[in-house]
Amino acid sequence: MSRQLEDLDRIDRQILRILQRHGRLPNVELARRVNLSPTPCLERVKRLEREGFIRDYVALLDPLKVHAGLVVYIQVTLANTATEALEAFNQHVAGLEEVQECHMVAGGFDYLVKIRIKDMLGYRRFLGEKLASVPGVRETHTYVVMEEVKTDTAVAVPDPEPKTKSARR
Amino acid sequence: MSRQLEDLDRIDRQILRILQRHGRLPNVELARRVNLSPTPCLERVKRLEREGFIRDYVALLDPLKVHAGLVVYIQVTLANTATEALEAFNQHVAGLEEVQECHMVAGGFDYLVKIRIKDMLGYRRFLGEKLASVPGVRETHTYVVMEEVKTDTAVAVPDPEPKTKSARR
DNA sequence: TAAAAAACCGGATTATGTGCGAAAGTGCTT
DNA sequence: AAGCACTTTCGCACATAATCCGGTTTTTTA
Repeated sequence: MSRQLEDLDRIDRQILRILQRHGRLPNVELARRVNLSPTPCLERVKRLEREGFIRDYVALLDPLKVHAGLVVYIQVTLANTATEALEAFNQHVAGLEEVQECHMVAGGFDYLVKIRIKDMLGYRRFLGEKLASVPGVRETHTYVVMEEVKTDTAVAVPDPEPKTKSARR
Repeated sequence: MSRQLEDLDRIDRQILRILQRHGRLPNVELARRVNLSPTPCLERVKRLEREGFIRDYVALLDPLKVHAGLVVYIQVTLANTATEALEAFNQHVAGLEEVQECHMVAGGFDYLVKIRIKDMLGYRRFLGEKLASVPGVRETHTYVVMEEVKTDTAVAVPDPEPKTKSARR
């Protein structure tokens, strides 16, 4: 029904790679870059969207210009790790607008939370007013980011298998 | 010359908030949502781009469908933290396609690196073939993500100050 | 309060997205 | 290797959206 990554040919993957970088590229220009006419190119894009390879399109803002230049990672350990406790934590954290990412991790602590705020004052406020009120938090460890070396929303799209003369199906 | 966040009125901020979620929303529709006609709305968008509030537009892919479903965080400690060593590390890491984020942090270690790969095998290969060859790495700590609770590219855009009758300039 | 500047709107023009039938290419069967 | 079915592509026609322009309204400033 829905294709796997293996089913995508070279052009489909090219399209994904390009749109990951230039989400608003006009279809005519995209078509030119992948050596297709606009019609089949658009058809491919629509299909990739329909099949879920492309989730959505977003504008990326400059964090500094919207007062979110400071990145802080917080390791969080919960008081108990029963399913309901985890679920409750998930719910709460997902609702905090400062939180950009939240992952449940295996290892020495339970969660790794990434937040963006304006400055240290903003962080203190977040920690005191928002995170403290989240139920079940036993311990937190703060890591302040001094420099963002790399930030990339794009993921690597591997090249198609050379030609196994196919076998799937 | 270029505006600050404080100079943006309610409509500009609305536009930013909307485009962060729907980067490909047609201008006519965007205009309708912010109660403007298409012309001034487009003018505002263009201006926000020109002034750098909007950095670019991208398509977000489904990591699972492109064989990048596994997220791993790696804490990295360097052998020495001289400026050139840091710079060398930055350069190398930025070139690795599996690396989605890399931050220099203050605290117990030096870097926090986020990577996306297909599975554990992919991670082992990355660690052995890619990261190992990066110069100056003394120690690494791996944290495997079991569940992505929240992932958000949007940042919070604060509401404008009620009305200080202005004073800037 | 008046002048100047900025923002807005409507309509015209241009460019882009989209639908359709025909043509070309591909792979499989016999 | 020829033929058939299927997929993909193309080019043209149409619909929709982006862009430009002139004039009007609103806001800012002196």
